[in-house]
Amino acid sequence: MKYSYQYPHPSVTVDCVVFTVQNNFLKLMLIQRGAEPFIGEWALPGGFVRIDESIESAASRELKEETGIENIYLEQLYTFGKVDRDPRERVISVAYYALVSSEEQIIAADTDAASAKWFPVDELPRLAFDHKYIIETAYRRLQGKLSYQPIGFELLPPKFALSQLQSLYEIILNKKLDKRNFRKKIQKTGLLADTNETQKGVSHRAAKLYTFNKEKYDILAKNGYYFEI
Amino acid sequence: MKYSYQYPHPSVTVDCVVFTVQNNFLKLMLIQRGAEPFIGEWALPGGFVRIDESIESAASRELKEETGIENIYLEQLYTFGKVDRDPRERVISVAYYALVSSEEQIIAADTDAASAKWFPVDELPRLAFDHKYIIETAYRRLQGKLSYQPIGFELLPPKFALSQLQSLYEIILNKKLDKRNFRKKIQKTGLLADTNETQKGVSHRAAKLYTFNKEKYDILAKNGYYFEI
DNA sequence: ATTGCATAGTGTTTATTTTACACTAAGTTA
DNA sequence: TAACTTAGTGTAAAATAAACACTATGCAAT
Repeated sequence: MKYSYQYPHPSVTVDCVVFTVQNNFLKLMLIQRGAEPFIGEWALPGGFVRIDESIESAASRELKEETGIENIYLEQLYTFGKVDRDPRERVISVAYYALVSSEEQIIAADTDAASAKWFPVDELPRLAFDHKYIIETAYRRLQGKLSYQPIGFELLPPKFALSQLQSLYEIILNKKLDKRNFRKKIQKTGLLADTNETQKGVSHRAAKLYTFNKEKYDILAKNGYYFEI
Repeated sequence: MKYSYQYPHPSVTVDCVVFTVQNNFLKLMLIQRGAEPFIGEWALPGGFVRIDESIESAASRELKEETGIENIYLEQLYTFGKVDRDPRERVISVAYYALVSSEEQIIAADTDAASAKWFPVDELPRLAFDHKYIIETAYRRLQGKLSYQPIGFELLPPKFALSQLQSLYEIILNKKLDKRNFRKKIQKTGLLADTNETQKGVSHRAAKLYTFNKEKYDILAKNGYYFEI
């Protein structure tokens, strides 16, 4: 007990809600707790913010330590601070959400497979702490954000077909979209760059592959541009 | 030094960015610091989160203590956690933003007038900590949110004229709007309820006064409705 | 009482955006 | 070569947004 203060201090943690799309399902990463409280139950990857690291660094670090995922789009979601959200002591948690592409998922396998797992968002197990509530908040935010910021690209491999992108939108927004209208709208943004490649190994007509023109988006975003689907 | 921990704990504070519209200016409330660090400099109202109160309660409490403002729309903005943002020790700050109507401003006068003051957003003094950055974040959020959520009503007295509402939008979004189109759009939402009153004490034709139908908005919002200007 | 002044209040036309909708093209497999 | 699967494409109708200017009302000054 080396650290003393005149007034009680809360602990500050981070929790990460990491989404991906796999086999036409929106999934998120959970880990099985190896310590009390809630030992054995599923929870969001996360942990304590160290005294000498920023909150965001803590989120990246914990995510990497617990799931092997790194170098991803990570955005602050909300800070949860109900007095009794942790049974041990006062804990304030800054939640982040993140998107990883189905390709990067494979990297995640280098962690202990027993303790980190992808769950479809509507087949979640019982969750520790208030993590169910945090996930609901993140899911709502993801749906909202998807419609006006091109974060959907983060969930796809660098080169993707338009049908993959559409399918991703349909999965997250949970509704069918019109193929022609979707394509028109996406093309009109000018954010897609044509690679001159096509899909490989598919048993039907191969689709053209595109990449997301992030440089162009950054320029547009700076001048108050809003992407809208 | 009665509170000891095995690991160092950060302090957690709240900071409030309180906006109002006064004389056709968007203003925000600052207080003059009476203690180190940054003594004498201007800063956002705020303070430490107590161990037995939620973050949001802390924000409300601090705001009331330091400015006299209470019972207002208060929304979490962002959590700022750079390691060196406070020269004394590690402090993580959860920022909130709030809107008060020009009527409620008068209540704020019951605080020490020397230490709490409204500043136009583009005539801010030098600010303590990273509060300039927090304010920029809040201002951007306010502009964004105003366009798709009817928070503008919070900045007006309960009964208001359409021209007041339009003026408020023009001030915050910093651009002129077309009177007829604005009125059409606002009316079409069905969120305005006609009081059968008119302005008093104006030296020209008196405008009809409206109230904001919050019940109706809440119902619409629940079903995924988005207000848009 | 009349005039001037300031703000309130009101519709229509045009341009733009969104929606609805169905067939042909290309590649793979049996 | 026929059958299957997904890729890729355009147009018309409807809805929404944008541009635009005058009359109405109430008060104040003379």
